[in-house]
Amino acid sequence: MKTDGANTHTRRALSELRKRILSGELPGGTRLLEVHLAEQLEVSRTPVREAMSRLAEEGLLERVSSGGFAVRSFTAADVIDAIELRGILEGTAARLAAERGVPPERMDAFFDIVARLDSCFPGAAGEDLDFERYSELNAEFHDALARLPGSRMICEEVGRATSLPFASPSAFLPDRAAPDAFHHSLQLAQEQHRRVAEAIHAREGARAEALMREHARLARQNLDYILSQDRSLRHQVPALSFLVG
Amino acid sequence: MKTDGANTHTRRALSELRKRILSGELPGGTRLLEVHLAEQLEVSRTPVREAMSRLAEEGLLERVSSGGFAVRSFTAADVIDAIELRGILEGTAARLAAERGVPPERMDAFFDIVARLDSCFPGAAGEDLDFERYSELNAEFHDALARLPGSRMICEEVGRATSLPFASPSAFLPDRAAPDAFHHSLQLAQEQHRRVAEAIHAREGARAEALMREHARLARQNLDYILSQDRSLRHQVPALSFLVG
DNA sequence: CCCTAGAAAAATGTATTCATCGCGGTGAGG
DNA sequence: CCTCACCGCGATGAATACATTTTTCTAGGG
Repeated sequence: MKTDGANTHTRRALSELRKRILSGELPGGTRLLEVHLAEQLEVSRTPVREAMSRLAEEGLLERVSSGGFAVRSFTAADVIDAIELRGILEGTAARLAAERGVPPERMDAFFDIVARLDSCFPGAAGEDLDFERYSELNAEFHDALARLPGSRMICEEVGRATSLPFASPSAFLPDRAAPDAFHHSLQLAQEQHRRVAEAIHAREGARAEALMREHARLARQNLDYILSQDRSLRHQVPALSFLVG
Repeated sequence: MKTDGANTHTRRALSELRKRILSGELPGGTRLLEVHLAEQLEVSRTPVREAMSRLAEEGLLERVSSGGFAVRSFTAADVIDAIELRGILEGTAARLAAERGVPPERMDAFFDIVARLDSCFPGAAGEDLDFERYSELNAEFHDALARLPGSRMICEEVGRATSLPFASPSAFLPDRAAPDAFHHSLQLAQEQHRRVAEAIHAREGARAEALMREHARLARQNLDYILSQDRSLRHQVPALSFLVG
């Protein structure tokens, strides 16, 4: 059978399954049956198996003891702990970068990301805030931070901690529907970005670590807000739509 | 074809491959060829694939971009960072347990492990130190600590950080060949065990965290000692025999 | 009425075969 | 002599048939 375009059957199955899990179409706890999925996706069991195996690596599926896979289910407490863990690990990345030192070029590149983030905010002219660009640069900032210590183990560990959708640094950017809190929250976040970069540059490890831990708390704050609202709201947030409860 | 005994072919392939990787028989960077391994293990490619997939989850293999797997290679710096990460995460487990509180029964059980560790040391009667038992209880202590906060995410993250052989809490227990340093090192470790339990009980989160971070440094100290010795020594240490360099 | 043992159904585990992709060697042309 | 295209080999990707295990349903006995 021909593999359509650049994508193998495994890749198609992978993204299709991921989509169904994240959308909540496959709720937590659902046992995934190879035959059934193979029929639905119109491929054989082999690529389905391969895709499920990779989703288990991602943390979206769990292996069932008797064989096969089930959709992992996450509670609100799991989301909170995942955010806490991200703060811990990004804090560690920041501290190690400070303690071990960062080559000037890489430090410059890091400051540059902060500067570009600054430029997303409205200036005296009163333009709009460029939310799309902020979001992208925010992801870039967190990615660059993980690489700053120049350690493969750190980078991978931070990567894993941020791989689940609700643990991603961009998961709970503040809600644009509430302009005031929204703007304030983003400015606070950016202030923390700047201070972390400064702290790393000044080799202030403990400060850099504490700042990144607190930075993650912003995500938790936004999460708490969303959870306190009507349940319908949390189904509009992609990272939460597949939560149990 | 019949599956021999209680083990499936996948399981056999899994442990056989793991053995070959850890023993250094398959050095880091080696590309694993399905056909070749299937012949050697006298099974078909299917269970070999499955086994490789699981070893990738364990972190012993990495997926090659063009498809297939290669043995992951670790440098001394990777080992150091892995130990550091274990300290960070176990420290977090200790801090969270302290901050969130631990039910009395579980706290009692935790103290009991510490007490049993105490009983491994020679008393006034001057018996021998029970190294085997200490080693087992040490593993039990670290496992129990990871569960203390009652958080699945924390427990799993600590589990991953300790899953690589050289990151395990039992990886670099001091060398029995050097009795003095050996005994001193173990007593210091046990003192830290005791203090961590106390700190958690007293809800002293920061202290508990700092103690566990320092506790992991004992492993690094023993690692440094081993690495400073003749190269032949590090091939006697199972957790290091498959390192590059 | 419940519990258990056994058989049937359905799921995963495994082998085999074919298809497709990537890479390296080789030869012709510039 | 260098470059590029093509071919062939060897690898993984995928499909399918078969084996084994797990689960479930049912019938029988306590």
